[in-house]
Amino acid sequence: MPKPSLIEDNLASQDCADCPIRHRAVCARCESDEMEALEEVKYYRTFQAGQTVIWSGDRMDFVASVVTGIASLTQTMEDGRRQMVGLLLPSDFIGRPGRQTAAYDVTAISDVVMCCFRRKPFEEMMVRTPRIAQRLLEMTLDELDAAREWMLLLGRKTAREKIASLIAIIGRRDAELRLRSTGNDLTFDLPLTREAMADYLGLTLETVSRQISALKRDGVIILEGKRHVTVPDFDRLLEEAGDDTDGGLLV
Amino acid sequence: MPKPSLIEDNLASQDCADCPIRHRAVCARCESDEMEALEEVKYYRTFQAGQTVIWSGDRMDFVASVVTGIASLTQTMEDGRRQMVGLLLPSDFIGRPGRQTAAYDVTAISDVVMCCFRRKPFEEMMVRTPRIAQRLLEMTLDELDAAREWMLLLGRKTAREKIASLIAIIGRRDAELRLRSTGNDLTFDLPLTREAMADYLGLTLETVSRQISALKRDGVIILEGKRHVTVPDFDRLLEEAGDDTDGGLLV
DNA sequence: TGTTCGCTTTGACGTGGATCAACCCAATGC
DNA sequence: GCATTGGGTTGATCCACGTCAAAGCGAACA
Repeated sequence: MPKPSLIEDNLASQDCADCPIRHRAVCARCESDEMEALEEVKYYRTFQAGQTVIWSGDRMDFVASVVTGIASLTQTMEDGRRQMVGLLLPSDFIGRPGRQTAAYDVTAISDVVMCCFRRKPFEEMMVRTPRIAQRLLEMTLDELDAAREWMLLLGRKTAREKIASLIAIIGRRDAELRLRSTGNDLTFDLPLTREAMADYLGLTLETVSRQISALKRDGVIILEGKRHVTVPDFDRLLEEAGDDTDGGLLV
Repeated sequence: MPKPSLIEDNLASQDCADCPIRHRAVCARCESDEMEALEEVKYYRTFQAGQTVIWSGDRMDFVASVVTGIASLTQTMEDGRRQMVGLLLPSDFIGRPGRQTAAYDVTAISDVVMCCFRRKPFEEMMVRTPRIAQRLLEMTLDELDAAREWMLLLGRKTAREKIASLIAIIGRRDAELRLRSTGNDLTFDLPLTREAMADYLGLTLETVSRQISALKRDGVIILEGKRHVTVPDFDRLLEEAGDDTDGGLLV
């Protein structure tokens, strides 16, 4: 291969300096205009808020990553109890090389743009280009860490701590994406409905609502409308979240 | 490299037919006797039940996999609340290439033998030998799936369902390891104390004890002593666990 | 201006699991 | 034999969160 193909280039490279999304792998703005030629292998799909991307058990012959918007992975029990098991933010990967059916329901929470690769060529490419497997391994390990943090939250935290944790997580991700300096005064939108938060946290939506009201009443957060949050003191929020804050660094 | 080194051979190969542990990567019985020469890179360590393998935050300059025994990954909050976030059974991997401090406490639950590789040479090898990254990716994705199943358990299942799920998981793993046919009558030992089960399930040990008693009273399991379990009807157990059992296959 | 529709909030009440405390039991040591 | 120790069980009580029900509120639309 004299010149790496566009896909390889997109997925193998680490960072993209001139756009707010960290990995070129998933950065739409880094595209050249050779795109159309690759329509067969790489393509974009958009989903509206609330739309289901794929159902658990469905055949899935692509892998993808989120370009913009937010999507969720959820598991559902027969009687309807639901638990979110993954929150897909821009740059997150979805689909598993080597598996052809989806293991979870994937739902667009906001409007979502996804960058998809057909699975077969993607897998072939993985064999040819070792950096991709390594990059994917890195991303998967990050996800595993996040899942384990999440398990602590689900298993041991109180409702109040869960809410505080979620707000902290979203605030942090938001700050990262915007490359804002992590000052002590954050302001951002909650991209989730109360119900989605409940699914995330293993609570009911009523409890979510009550605890948000409580945090507001206690001055931990300031709410404008139902979605817009200002955090006057991030350390205070982390304290409420029960997080280990050895100088702000999570070990 | 004319001949692959022993490490590569051990880690790159897929299955080992003639031993009960699935991956040669971690199978002590597959060793040749060239072992000593590699003492610097690959070595074995044993831990007694209850012994701490490594503390969260400690420097960790090896990666390892479990050969025999059971260990746990746990996270602890400042006030002492504890949540198990990983259960390491034979063939499971521990440590993260590219990270030099442990993110979780690792504790031996039973006596454990680990097969360790010094991190630096291991990482170099990963670059040289693409199959290893691919193999590791596969294993990490499996772990991620397990973590997500676990999240459903922590977030949405009742105490009784949690216990039933745990017994099912252990029973299944046990059956796999022994290559027994998965008949409908399993018998095995619970390798965990009530406290460790509580840490796994996000419960207190009292609740664990009560629910085990309840399952016993209701004939879902039969207990001999405190540890030895017989499951007269595995499907019944799965039902109690709230698991989706479309013909026994988990999607 | 009113009407409907989603989402959210708030209240009243019940309950599953935590907490606190006692006790059991088998293994170990003297 | 007796004491000790560590895991396990069981009971009584409490409270955080789920459940059920009603009402609030902004957006879209007529």
